[in-house]
Amino acid sequence: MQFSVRLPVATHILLCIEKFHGECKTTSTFLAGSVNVHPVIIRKTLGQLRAAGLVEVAAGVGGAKLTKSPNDITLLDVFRAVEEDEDLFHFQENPNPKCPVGRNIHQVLGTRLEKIKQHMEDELARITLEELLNAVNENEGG
Amino acid sequence: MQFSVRLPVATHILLCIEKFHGECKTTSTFLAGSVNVHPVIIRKTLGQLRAAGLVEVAAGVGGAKLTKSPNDITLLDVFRAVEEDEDLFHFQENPNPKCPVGRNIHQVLGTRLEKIKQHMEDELARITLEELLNAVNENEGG
DNA sequence: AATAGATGTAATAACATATATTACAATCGA
DNA sequence: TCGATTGTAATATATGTTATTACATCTATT
Repeated sequence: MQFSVRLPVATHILLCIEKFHGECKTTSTFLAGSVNVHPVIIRKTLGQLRAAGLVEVAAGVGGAKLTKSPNDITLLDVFRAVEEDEDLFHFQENPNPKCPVGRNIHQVLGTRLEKIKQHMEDELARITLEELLNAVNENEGG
Repeated sequence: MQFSVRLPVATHILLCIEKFHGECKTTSTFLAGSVNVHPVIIRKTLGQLRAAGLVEVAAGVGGAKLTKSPNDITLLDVFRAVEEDEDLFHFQENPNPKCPVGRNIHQVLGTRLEKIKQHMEDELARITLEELLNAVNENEGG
């Protein structure tokens, strides 16, 4: 089990939008060429990022740009833009209420797993787009 | 996206095995009645827990028991028993190597996400079966 | 040794989710 | 108006999860 490709793809998109800002128009086809997915996937993802207030997309003429500084966009913003807000683990729906374990498992295990998800989100919140962009630029010898 | 029901189900199974130890034989049918899944799911999960060295299952006569103290079994043990060891997030296979973002995204984002998974596992490792069993017993007024 | 109750495992079905792709109406600058 | 683009629906394909049936195998007990 692993999370879908959506967070990495959305992050890739945002990094490209910023990296190529001013240089070329970041259309869905252009972005699809870098990420290597179908342009429609890019457009859907851009739609989610737009709904989350992270980007503006120019209808008709095309191209996208960030609505905030890369320093103000975190991986948690991206995560929430493209993933449902749900428990980290799926729980069995109807454990037996006549069993002492069955009637307590969800509360006992669930609260602990919720904390772990919370911590995961805290860590995502500490990684900014700017940090990632700097890391890319450093790898490029910049 | 969320992890499958397997960790919660496997944990439920282990808790029942320990809770009912000495009281009754914890067969796949008995456990299925508490968890509320098909007995074959229980047998498959017990097979994974057995392969991980966490339980012994009596062939023929039936019933399962823990091979270690509940204090020595952590949620990380259970997690590893029932989930593949893979990245937390799925990465797009072939980003464009001609793009500065495409040729660096996996390394830059991947290393950071790996750390997050590592921390998640560290937290799972801190939760023991004993802690969960105590919490269940406390909820029962015990 | 025969039996009854269990396990281990394969095969299949039903369902959900993810990704790719086609199609096309709507949008907007030139 | 034209051409490039977006937004979105519809569909297809693949994969993963859970439920279920079936059955060979195992073992304590009679």
